[in-house]
Amino acid sequence: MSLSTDRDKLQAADKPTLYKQIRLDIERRILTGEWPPGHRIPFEHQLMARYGCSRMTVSKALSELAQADLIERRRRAGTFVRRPKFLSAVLQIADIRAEITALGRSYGYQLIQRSRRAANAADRARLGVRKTGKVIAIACRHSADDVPFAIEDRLIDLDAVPEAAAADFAIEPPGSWLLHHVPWTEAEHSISAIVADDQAAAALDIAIGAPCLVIDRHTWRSARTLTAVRLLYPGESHKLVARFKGG
Amino acid sequence: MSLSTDRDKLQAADKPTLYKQIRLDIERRILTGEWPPGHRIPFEHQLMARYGCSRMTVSKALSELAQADLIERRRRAGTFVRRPKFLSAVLQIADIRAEITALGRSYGYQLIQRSRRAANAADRARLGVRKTGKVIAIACRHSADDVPFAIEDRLIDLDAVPEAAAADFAIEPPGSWLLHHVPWTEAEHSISAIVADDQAAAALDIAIGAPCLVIDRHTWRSARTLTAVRLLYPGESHKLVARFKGG
DNA sequence: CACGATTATATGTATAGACATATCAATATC
DNA sequence: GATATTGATATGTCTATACATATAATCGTG
Repeated sequence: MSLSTDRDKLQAADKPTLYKQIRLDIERRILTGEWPPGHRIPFEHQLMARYGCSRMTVSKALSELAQADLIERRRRAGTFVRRPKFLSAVLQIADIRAEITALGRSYGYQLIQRSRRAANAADRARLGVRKTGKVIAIACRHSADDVPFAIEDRLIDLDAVPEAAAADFAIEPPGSWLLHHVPWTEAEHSISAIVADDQAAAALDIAIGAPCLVIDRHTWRSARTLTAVRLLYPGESHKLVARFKGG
Repeated sequence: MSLSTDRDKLQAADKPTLYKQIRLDIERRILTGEWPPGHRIPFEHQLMARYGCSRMTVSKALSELAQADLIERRRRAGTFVRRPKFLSAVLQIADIRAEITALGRSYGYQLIQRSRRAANAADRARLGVRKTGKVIAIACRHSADDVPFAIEDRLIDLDAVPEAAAADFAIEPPGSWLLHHVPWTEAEHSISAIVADDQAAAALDIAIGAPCLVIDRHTWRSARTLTAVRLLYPGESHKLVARFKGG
């Protein structure tokens, strides 16, 4: 007989490769706040036992997380969840609630507007689809420590994500809901700058004409658009920071 | 007797680990344009022979480059240098000339101002150094297809990079010169948004008060600051685009 | 107690070999 | 000629093992 490990569970679910499963498993724990910044991740030999694999395999998973700056590995001490620097050390984080939680700040959410409609021309252009279908349009606001952090303007393609029709976005932000309920295969971020119009200024509590950082994120599942979202951040108070190792 | 490989040369120079040497070697070839987008990188077994190491080692180097989106690996076909999408698929690219060239557009450069001076308080704060030393301050403009693309405001620490004193930045942009002449170990990018003042507006040919995307890049060689640069892009016409694979 | 030397330990790099998998290309079949 | 079938090949993952290296913790000594 063999000892039961988490490997069986993971393998059963789907079957990307094992090291990716391990990476995603740890990533999930970090992004949900289950393992907060500073938390020590189990030692490699413990992960070997847990997932029933060799040390090289867990090491590969940890190396990728370290390259993405989510964790920090220190010889003899162990591996720790890294405290993100400013807004986000990793652009990959698709969930603002996770970002703010990971920063150790209190998260606040307000749904501003939600509507369901047949896609108009603008919607279709934004989603990159041709035929008319149903969409959900959402406007909401995220705050950190009760200060406006970002406003979100999102479209969800209901034909691609029908289960979104039943979701209640009054309490759970759509980004978090999607991350937990809808698998995606590809995402694209486009970063630009605009100046705040009256609406954005009011929602973010900044002056009209003040600069804003914009992230447009488009998400697909195998060539099929799932959702398109525009995030507006006050441009001077928040920064996207990334650090690289070079030679 | 044993066959001579590049491994000897690499090991002799300095001694980071072998896989990092391989990664940097390939990275350098890509960033300098020696291996342009689309170029096929030698097969893993060829790299094994060239560097005199096992396949796992070259694979580790290639994996990191793939994670950084610099290359693309395709089964049976091989490994290829990736073509950056818009402005930059990889924030790591520290050379605007290479960016514009890779986009297939004609590159233009104008030196606006160059001065050499003892570092004042503002310079020291920007470079993060304490004692007063000599610096070079450069203002210049990059254009693509004869349209202003970005303006650059750079400080170089002459104590850390003495050879910059002799460099002529009238023709070659400082970013390219540094990339080819000065090795670095760490860099940090900070992305934010501001509105154009009169000077920036004039240089970029946009309206005063128009939004601009800002990249502040700080570069070190083993804890020693080399250069600090601020790049200003017209915020609405240009975008930073990054693409991710998910699960 | 202070401080330097020693040891244990967790990560870091590297190896050789094995099998899996995607896909390009040549071949056989309808 | 169009379409399956097959085979070759380069990458993708994983193993078991070995030794290197940084450093936290302990031990000894003055």
